[in-house]
Amino acid sequence: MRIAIATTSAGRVAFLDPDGDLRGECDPADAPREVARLEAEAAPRWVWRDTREWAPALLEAGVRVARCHDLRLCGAILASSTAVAAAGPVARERPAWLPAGPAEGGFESEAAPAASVDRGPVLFDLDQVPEPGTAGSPSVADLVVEHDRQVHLAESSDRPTSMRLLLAAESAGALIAAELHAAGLPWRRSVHERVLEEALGPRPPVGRKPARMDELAAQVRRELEAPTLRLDSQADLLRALRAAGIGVDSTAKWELREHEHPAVAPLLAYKRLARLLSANGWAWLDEWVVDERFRADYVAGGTATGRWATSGGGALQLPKAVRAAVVADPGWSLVVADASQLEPRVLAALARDPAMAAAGRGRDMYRSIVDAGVVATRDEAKVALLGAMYGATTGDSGRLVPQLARAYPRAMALVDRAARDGEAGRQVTTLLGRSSPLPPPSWHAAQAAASQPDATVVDERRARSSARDWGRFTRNFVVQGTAAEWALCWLAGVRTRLAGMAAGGPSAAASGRVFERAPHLVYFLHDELIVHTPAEHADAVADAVRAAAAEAGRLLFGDAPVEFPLDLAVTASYASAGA
DNA sequence: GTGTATGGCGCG
DNA sequence: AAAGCGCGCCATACAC
Repeated sequence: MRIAIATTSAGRVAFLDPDGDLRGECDPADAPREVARLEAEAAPRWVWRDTREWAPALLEAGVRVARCHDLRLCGAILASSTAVAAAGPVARERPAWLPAGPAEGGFESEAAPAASVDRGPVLFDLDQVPEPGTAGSPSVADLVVEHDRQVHLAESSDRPTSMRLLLAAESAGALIAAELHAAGLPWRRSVHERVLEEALGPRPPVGRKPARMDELAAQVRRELEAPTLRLDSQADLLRALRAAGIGVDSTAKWELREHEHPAVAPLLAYKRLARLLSANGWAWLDEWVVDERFRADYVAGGTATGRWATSGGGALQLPKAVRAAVVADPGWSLVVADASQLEPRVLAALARDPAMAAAGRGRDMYRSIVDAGVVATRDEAKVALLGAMYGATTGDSGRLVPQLARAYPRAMALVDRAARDGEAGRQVTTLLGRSSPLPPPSWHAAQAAASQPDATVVDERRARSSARDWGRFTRNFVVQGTAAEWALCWLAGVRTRLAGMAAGGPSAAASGRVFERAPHLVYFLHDELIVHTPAEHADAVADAVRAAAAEAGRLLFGDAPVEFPLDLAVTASYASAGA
């Protein structure tokens, strides 16, 4: 059962059920109440152009919906998926009113999907939420037609069950991204300020550097005998370092670390503090933390592989040092869980490599690889496995990969095949059916140039190098993308279980704060999530999180004998969540 | 002044 | 030790 929802040209909100009957029309201000009524009555899958058009207002009004189909995100997946290629280009053409997906490139586009030759006039900015009711907006009937088209594509694809799952998971992700923003990550301002003061000293007046940075800068200038040096200028700093006899080619910390000079330690300390100050200092706190909540702007489906991105606040790059500020409200707990060694386990399951799957059955896959006699140490196992997935050719990692290949030929064949496809300019596809973008026009131009009779050695080298680069991308794409699918299914499963759990009912909704009483998701980071819950429900939430992980494994891989164990902690603070 | 490229570094 | 994947953000440098 589906209900489509759109804004009419007259600025009203219209609802359409599957029989094509108008289920009603109302003022935008009444839409949340109407959605709540239909949700209770019919529990439909809501079909809308873009979750970002509807979810914020619904959540603001305390209304949550169980399911949706996001035409923008699903349309983007279907437009480029090789799994629906047989449907032909016409059926794959999206209507002009449907914005491109978040990871689809702009006009010059590395990501131009094969079938979308000309999408017509560009009505929407890529990052812009479409304005409801504007010229060119779809009618509610248009939405239904487009939904039928997308469903038809999914059903006629190579793997309808997988594609259905992917579209549902992607849409659930869009809802969850909106909910995470609405809920906010509990953030204790006082704790963050304490972290900053301990590291940097008291908050300086505007325009001044923190005391601790000034001290370190003075020390560096002394040691380098460069009394007027500005440490923030890479060029000046590099010159000063070289003048002092420190043979570095850049100011990067891994290069600096190799040198014994007395200026190095204070310089590295300075750089660490500078980073903390600029990325997560007082200014960040002022801008991003309001009422003890950090509200990030998540971008569901924001990367080519299907991982999320963020568009401000750096929610996916929170340094370990400031995570201490993520603290549950009084009487509440955080359930912090991450899927350990997710990508190697996904590779084992994806390749159906029996030997690697055996290693993936234990809690520590790297240890199992050592126990199987493939490499000598746990660290080698880790580096070798990452190297295989990333396409390492040199260094420790490149050296160890052949050993891994002998022990796990099927797994290695899978990623090698993906690399070869990419090098040849072909798309690769995840387990559920998300395909990699095609290489950009400049890439094809470089390949073409190298095959001309008058091609130079430089042409050939450049073509070869960009082919290899793209091959490493596609090699990793199948693993990272499938891992993202596992994580999305996990996340959606957690959400569904939480919705059915505790007292988030009418009283919370009526208060206008839908998350006031019930356990709810507050963070998601590729293979890790946090639920904020009344303490008395924490154990039940932990069970739900584990159950959802087991379910995600079954949904993707059926009975493939790989496990996806979680590191899980019930805690007051993110910082103390182990791992 | 505004816009873009790059180095550097945080996260997975 | 910093090779090999995916990101976002900041400061600096330089274009216009």
